[in-house]
Amino acid sequence: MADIKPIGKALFLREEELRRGIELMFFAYRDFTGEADSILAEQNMGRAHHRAIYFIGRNPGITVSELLAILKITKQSLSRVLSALVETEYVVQKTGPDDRRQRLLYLTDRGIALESRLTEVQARRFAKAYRDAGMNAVEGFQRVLEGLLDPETQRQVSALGHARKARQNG
Amino acid sequence: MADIKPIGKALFLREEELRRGIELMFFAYRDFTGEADSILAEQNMGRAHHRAIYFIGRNPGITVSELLAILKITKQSLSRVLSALVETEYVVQKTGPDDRRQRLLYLTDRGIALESRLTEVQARRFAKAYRDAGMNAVEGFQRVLEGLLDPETQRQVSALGHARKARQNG
DNA sequence: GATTATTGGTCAACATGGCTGACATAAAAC
DNA sequence: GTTTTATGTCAGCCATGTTGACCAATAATC
Repeated sequence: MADIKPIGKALFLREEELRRGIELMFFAYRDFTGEADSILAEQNMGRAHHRAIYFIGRNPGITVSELLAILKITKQSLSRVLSALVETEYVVQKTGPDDRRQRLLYLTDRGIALESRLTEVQARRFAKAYRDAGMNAVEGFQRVLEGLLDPETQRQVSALGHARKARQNG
Repeated sequence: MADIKPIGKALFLREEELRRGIELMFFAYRDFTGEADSILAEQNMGRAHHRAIYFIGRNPGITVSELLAILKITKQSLSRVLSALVETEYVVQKTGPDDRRQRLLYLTDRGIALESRLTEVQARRFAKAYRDAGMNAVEGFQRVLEGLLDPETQRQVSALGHARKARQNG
């Protein structure tokens, strides 16, 4: 910031470019979530249910506290959503074998089906965007998004990736 | 979709990559909005106020219906936010000179100050992400985000850009 | 000039999904 | 045996989205 000389046009272009990023982020996120929201509304669910379903599907057997760490919401908020998902049989809870206080979370078949449906519409959108932009652009896209993350989130995200790789290989 | 043969690993990698996009989008948007949310909370405002302030600042003299078209929320929702912003003197409304039904929206000095502060924290985050990723990545980032937009939004976004360019030149 | 359409607002009611605070229980850890 | 941890639950609050009904001022049209 301090090292860029505000020589008229140069600074202007920079701010324009940054604002373009801010705006695209808003519009893209809204449209990106819109389709899934519609499907969820049919089942009387919202985005919060989606997030729980998504990350449980992605990390079968995840504990409540691990899920809380990913979502960064209060346990009361999560509990409300989780209770509903168990009630409607999208999710089951199993007592942890090592630590019996834990509730390990799994999707039911019903849950898996919904997760697939939701992920598919979002993946389709991404597939289209990736195809249009080209694989070169995709790498840039991911790099910028990673750069937008809080350092803590950045660590989490890469940790999640590693955990999954380990699960595949082990 | 149909033209890609699911030869084991290839399909797996593709789905992994798409899921990575989905997840990064969630985390990045959350962290991206987090800082501004904190500032807004100090002033007893929320994200909805921010969006109104942002787009009014970006398009001084915008009408209510134009703003509605950008935000895609109901006029009742916007009206609530707008009333609060006028009440707290972040925004002023002027009767349209051509069509007297219109209320043209402008930021007050107070509003401009808040907008700057909010945009600055977000711009700073983007500046860091852009710097880390490199200017090549930035172009890819923008291209992918554009590809994620609904076609209608895509038209809107480019129309907004054009309108601003015209305002500068004319 | 009368009718219709547009712009904007208002009131009421409701849902979702965040939040805080207080409290409870089971089990693990020390 | 005490303390800490993992989880859940109840109650209430707030922000922000939604519908639906209705109204006023003004512009546009027949």
